[in-house]
Amino acid sequence: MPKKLDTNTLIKEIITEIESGVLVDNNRKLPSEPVLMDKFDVTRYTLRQALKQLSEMGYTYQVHGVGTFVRHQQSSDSIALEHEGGLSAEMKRIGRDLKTEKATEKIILASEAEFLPRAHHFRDDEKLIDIKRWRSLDGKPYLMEHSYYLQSVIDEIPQESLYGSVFEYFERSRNTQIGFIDQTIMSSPLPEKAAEFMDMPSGSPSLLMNDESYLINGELLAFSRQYYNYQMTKLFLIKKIH
Amino acid sequence: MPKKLDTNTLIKEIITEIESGVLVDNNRKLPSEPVLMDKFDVTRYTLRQALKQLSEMGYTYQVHGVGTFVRHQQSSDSIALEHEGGLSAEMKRIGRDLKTEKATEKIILASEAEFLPRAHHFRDDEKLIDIKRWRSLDGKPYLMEHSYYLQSVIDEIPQESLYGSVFEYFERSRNTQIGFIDQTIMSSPLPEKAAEFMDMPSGSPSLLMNDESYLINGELLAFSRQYYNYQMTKLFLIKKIH
DNA sequence: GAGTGGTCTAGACCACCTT
DNA sequence: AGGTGGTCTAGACCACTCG
Repeated sequence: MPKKLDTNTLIKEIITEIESGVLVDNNRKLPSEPVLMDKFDVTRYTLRQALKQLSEMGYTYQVHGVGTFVRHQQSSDSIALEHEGGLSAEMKRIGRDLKTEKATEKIILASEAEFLPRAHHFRDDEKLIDIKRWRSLDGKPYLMEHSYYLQSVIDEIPQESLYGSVFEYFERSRNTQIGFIDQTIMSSPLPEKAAEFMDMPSGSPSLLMNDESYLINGELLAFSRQYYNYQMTKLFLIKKIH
Repeated sequence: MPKKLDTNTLIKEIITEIESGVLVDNNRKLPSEPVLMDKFDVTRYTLRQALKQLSEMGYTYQVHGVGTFVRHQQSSDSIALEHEGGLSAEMKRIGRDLKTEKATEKIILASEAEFLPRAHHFRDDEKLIDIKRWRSLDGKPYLMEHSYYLQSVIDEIPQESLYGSVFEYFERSRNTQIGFIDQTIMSSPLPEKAAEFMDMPSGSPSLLMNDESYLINGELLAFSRQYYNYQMTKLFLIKKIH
């Protein structure tokens, strides 16, 4: 007897069946919920959890009294703001190659940081791991990042992780996960050092993102500031109105 | 006998009680779910729907096996990307005054549009209402917007709505609502006309947002492009990792 | 009126954290 | 072991759309 599907498995199954074309009719309409419940042998709760997530991903939408429909596919030249995992993983998803060209690492006191998170009080002697990274996309200069990790939380960052994903290293080595990230998006003139790297005049536009990353237990892990090459960066978001 | 609370009412009640300080302890911890179920007389389903929405708003977070906690409040100088309603409403929420200084309206054919949505095929004779708006925030030049509304959907746009909210007019006059909006966020040099309005050198940075707005039945209503004054614009987003 | 999705109830079991 | 949140089942009633 096969095990019942959980929500995540169900989501994958639904996507697979949609993409193979067997689940949708000519109007991109999915079967009704009772039919899907029967087909996948799940209750309505599980089914609707899956459909809700699919619609938050922008993959489908539901119309009250009418049915569930598959949306036309979004272009793949933009980064989904709601993407799971790190930037590297998202870039891989849309078939692009993100590479760290150069990285520096040192330890400082919180009082010496160039910027701080919006709401967090550090002890006077709190130590931060100060990391700068210059990263390219498909060989072209893409972003300059300045981040601070709380040493009391992450302890240390191996050199090789600087050239891959620090979050991945952290989740693997400790037994925990990132829970949520506060992001602030702005535009700003490129500071000189970033302009040099991107081979643009200083003061050119850039997309500026500030991140504050928290663990699933609410603890602050890191905060950072990233300058993106404006010619190569599109962020994508689907806003659901409730 | 009072009626049972629905999810939206419950959310408001919880926020009210949190802000009056009676619901959280010194560690910003809420009572456990069974206690809350009892207190508000709802089932776990309704309670958890509310808590889920509160955590998506960045208001609380839940820790497995530990409890539910209230987050420190976000600064109010940024626009929440997930905000409900239009930009005017969001600006009002954070106590700022958005005003349309100038607006133009004309009707064109889809083939004459300066830009188009990513995935939509227009009939050759599809008519679009072409609207340009120059808007200020607290008296300072804030954004320049160029939008196209499908005439077959909205019919006409009264002059006074140009100086308020077109979406509000639409939802009020028809019996329907906006369902979701696809947004693409970029940075770009200011085009000359926008630079003039914002009193900046042409080529200055700007935050550029492209919107495609759909009704709850999936029908496209409008698409637009907005150049924001980069010195006055911060977009805020909470990314939940699942 | 029949069929669709939206919301809610009641109860069970599981996974995680703390002691 | 006991308490917390995470997931799932089963079933009911409501709101919306369309013929």
